[in-house]
Amino acid sequence: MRKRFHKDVSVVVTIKEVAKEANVSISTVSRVLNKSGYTSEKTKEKVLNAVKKLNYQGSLVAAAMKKKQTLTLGLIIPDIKNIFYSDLTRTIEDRANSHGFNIFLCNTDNNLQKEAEYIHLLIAKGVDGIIFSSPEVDDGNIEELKENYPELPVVILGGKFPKLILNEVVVDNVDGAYKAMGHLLDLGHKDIAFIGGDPETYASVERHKGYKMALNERGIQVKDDYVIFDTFYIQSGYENAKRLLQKNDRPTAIFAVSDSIAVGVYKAARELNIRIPEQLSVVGFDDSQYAEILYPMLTTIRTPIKEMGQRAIEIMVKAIKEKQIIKETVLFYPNLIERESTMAIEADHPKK
Amino acid sequence: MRKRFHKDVSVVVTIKEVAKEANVSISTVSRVLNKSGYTSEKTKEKVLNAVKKLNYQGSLVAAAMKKKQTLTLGLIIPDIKNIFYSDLTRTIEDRANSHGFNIFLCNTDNNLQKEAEYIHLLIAKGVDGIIFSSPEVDDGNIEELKENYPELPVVILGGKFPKLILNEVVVDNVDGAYKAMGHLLDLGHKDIAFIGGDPETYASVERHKGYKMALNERGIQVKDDYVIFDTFYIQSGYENAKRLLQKNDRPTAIFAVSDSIAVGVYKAARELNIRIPEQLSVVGFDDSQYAEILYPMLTTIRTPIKEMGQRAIEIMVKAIKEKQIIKETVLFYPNLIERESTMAIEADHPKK
DNA sequence: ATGAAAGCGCTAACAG
DNA sequence: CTGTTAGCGCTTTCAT
Repeated sequence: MRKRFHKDVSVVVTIKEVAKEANVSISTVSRVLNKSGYTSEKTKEKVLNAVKKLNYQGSLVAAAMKKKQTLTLGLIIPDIKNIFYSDLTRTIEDRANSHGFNIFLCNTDNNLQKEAEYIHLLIAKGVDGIIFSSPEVDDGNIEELKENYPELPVVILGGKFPKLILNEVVVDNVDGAYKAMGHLLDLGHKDIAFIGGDPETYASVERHKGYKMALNERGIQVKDDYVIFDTFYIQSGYENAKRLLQKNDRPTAIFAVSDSIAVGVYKAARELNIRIPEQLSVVGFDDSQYAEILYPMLTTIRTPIKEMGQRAIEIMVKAIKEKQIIKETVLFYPNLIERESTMAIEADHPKK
Repeated sequence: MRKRFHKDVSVVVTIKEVAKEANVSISTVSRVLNKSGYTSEKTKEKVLNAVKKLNYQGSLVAAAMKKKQTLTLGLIIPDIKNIFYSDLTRTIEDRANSHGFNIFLCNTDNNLQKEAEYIHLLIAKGVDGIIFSSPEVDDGNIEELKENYPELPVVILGGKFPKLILNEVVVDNVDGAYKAMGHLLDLGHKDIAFIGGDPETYASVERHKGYKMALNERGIQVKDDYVIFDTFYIQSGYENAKRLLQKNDRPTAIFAVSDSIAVGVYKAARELNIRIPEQLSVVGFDDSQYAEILYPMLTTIRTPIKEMGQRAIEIMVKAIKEKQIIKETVLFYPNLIERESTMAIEADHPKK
């Protein structure tokens, strides 16, 4: 004879006990709880009473196993501490939740190795879909993922994979940068530096494109030592701005590829006693919470994060529900939010 | 005869196929993959080869069902957009991940109804534990949770439930407030206002206690119209500071119960042309990213978030591994970070 | 309208 | 050292 298991003291009540309590079969319980199939009002009531009495809480993990649907989504971002991603994450979590999904949060620090590990884990845990925000250009992990799991719904926020069948929700970065530069150029600036973030990043490369485009259009030579790529951290903006602003031919304006970088620029300017906007104009990107906290308030390019996050979830949910893998791309346009950090160069530019 | 199911096109390979490919039983596969029990080097190799060949990815949901361990944790916070919680969440996610756990992120906006729903969902999804950050005082949901699932490991960050058997990682808020006030008092301030956040919140009530305590100790009458409770949002700090600063007997210093509130205070001061710190000293709480972004940089009370988050995970993991539910409370002490937003009142206080 | 039974993919006890 | 087998808690045919 088989040895008795040690009694499992788990207090958790299962569908079986509910069935017993209600004097029906477990399938009946399942039916009323899922509102599937027919059940008489009377049994329905019996079941519901038993559920209440036993304080029954169905196991979604068991259900997931049968239905192959965990009702959870993976969200892969570089870093939740970055205000841009926390804003985004909030919208995504909210919208997902309202559709009955939970979110596994994954921070990669733009580390491909880490990203790969998360992807495996998410797959193992059976997520119904994965949302990537700001992947690197030509992120091999995503390619591999799509190869191994072509059926898994994927949406990319802020990234383009023309060859892969997945959904993309993007903002026109070159247009945004172009607008930022247009504003500066219109104010009479000619010596405009560019401080980018991580160079393998869509945000960096595309905004750089817009930067060059605007300059070229006005026939202004782009100076190599005016363009810098580093990271999106405040510290990076600080260090690079400091270097830039200590040059003999320092720029009269800086286009920072993100608000966080702009924060660093402010810090550097303050340290060097360079007044913004009188002696230095600066434009950021994102229109994050930082923009209004900075003094003077930051002129920046607004990325419609909320709308983008919301759209991402809609697409994801549709893909999951309809079980069809297609490629959908939606493009958002950013726009300039003028605040106080820019100024016409003629007005008063002590440097000149 | 039973009708054949429609072929399940799921591309996912299961342990069965690996077993077939490797010519062993599924239990053998399970054994080598889990490194449990004995297996000869030879079969081990065969299995591993098959795994690689088929690109097998075990299902943790099936495993979870057997083992009653999902390797996931629920994290319930008010709002990830709040920089305090994104800092915290990052540490928690990192540490949890390094122990093999994933995090379900839940934003409640301090809404008890929402919190209750999340708790149910987390339970249904079989999380191995739940971490609550900054619950309300006497949060009934937590009480109920512990009643229904006494075996579920719970750790509370920044909250106290003396009657419940759960773990607490707290910071001594009254001490923090007391230090903030001590600093201001030492600088000669007597008219010090208090701007709190949500009144049902430990942070608010305990910091208020510290505020009163410091004042009493120096024999200073606490003025009712100098203490305000509202929310932790910037906007709330702004509105309340504005009102405060327009009074005839406006305070010479403000103790803001969080850095975000302090941000609002800066804004109000700027609008009213009140210079910080010359005409108004302000102290914040948290030492968040905001503190160094603000100009002048904010003097604030540092909460050791990283250490606290890390500790929370350690306790959680221990509780899960050892399967014993005990009450552990760890207390952290905050300390004052002096920066530029405070100043001795004698020096130059135009108001006086 | 309801119940019986067959799994979902895996782990672990047990018997070789 | 390895295979057989019995579930984990639920959903879903299919039969009644």
